[in-house]
Amino acid sequence: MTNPDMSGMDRIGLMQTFVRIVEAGSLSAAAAQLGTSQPTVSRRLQALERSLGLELLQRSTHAMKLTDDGARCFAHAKTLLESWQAMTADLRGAKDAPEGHLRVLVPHAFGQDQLMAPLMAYLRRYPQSLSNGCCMIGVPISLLRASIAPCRSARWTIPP
Amino acid sequence: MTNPDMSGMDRIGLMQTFVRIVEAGSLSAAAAQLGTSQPTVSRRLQALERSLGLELLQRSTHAMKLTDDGARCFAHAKTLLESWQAMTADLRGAKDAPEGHLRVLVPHAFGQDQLMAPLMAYLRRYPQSLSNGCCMIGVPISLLRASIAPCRSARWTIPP
DNA sequence: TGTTATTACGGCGCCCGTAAGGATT
DNA sequence: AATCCTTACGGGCGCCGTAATAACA
Repeated sequence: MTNPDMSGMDRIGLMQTFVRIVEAGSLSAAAAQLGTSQPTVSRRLQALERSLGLELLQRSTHAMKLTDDGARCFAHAKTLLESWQAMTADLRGAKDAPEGHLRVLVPHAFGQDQLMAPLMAYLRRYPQSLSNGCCMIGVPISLLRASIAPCRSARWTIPP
Repeated sequence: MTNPDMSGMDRIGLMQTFVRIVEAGSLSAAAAQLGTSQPTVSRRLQALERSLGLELLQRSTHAMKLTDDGARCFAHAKTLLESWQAMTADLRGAKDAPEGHLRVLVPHAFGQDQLMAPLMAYLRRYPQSLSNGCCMIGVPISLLRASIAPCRSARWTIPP
């Protein structure tokens, strides 16, 4: 009952958490997406702010706004995490986990029953898919298309 | 009696250690430069290898050679640490710690008394100067020059 | 024999999850 | 009332330094 492989919390994990917070829009949403608790996310954010010596985002009880420093930090964090993922991707080769976009073409009602289960299984199998950001785009049924591709501001959780 | 600001060992610290090992040429040299013990460096390297799932460098008792994977990892690590330092440099601004080379021109005997104390104070104040590598170059007294600039394979410690 | 890397061991500290508290809508 | 963030509190896991072991020059 610990960490779904962030493999020991650290500065990289802290920034991963920070990015998730910003993209999720709230600490609790980030906690849900990360499969951890709200206090943990709060503490990680505090730790990052403390280690950098500046305030990243001003948070009142029902709002959240990126500081100027926070915005710069976010940009840096994105590039740095990108470097990290490039590194692991190169070192582990493609032998480990699939990579790139996953596009699915399926009727709407079919998707409800037949798509969601394998999709959830897939995301449970490769949770890092979510760290790139993951969303589902609904398209008019005439096109019969559901698309899964990287984007921002998505809120996904993987039910147990 | 713990960590001269690597601020909680983590994946970034692991890679810093790895880079230092490669550049220093041996685990014990890296340990000396990092101001830590040989077992610590050994364990960190093992941890990094374990976390990546591959062997980074083959080490027998009196030799050391980068694996093919290790070479790729080293390159990636350099760029990633560069990104990290760019980030902290940008976020902390120039308000916090000075940056760049520090060159000092003093008579030799003068340096013994008047230079070392402020230098030690300086390094104690900004320990991260050491993480870029730090060495002192002795120059013939006719030139009356002592130089402090980044270089490799230096062994510095900051006495308490 | 001196230098190198690794394992053994006790201890301190960090991080986590649950639970309780405060604030705002 | 409901939701969100923070602090308090034990507990476990990880990392560290010292010391001991093993291999090579």
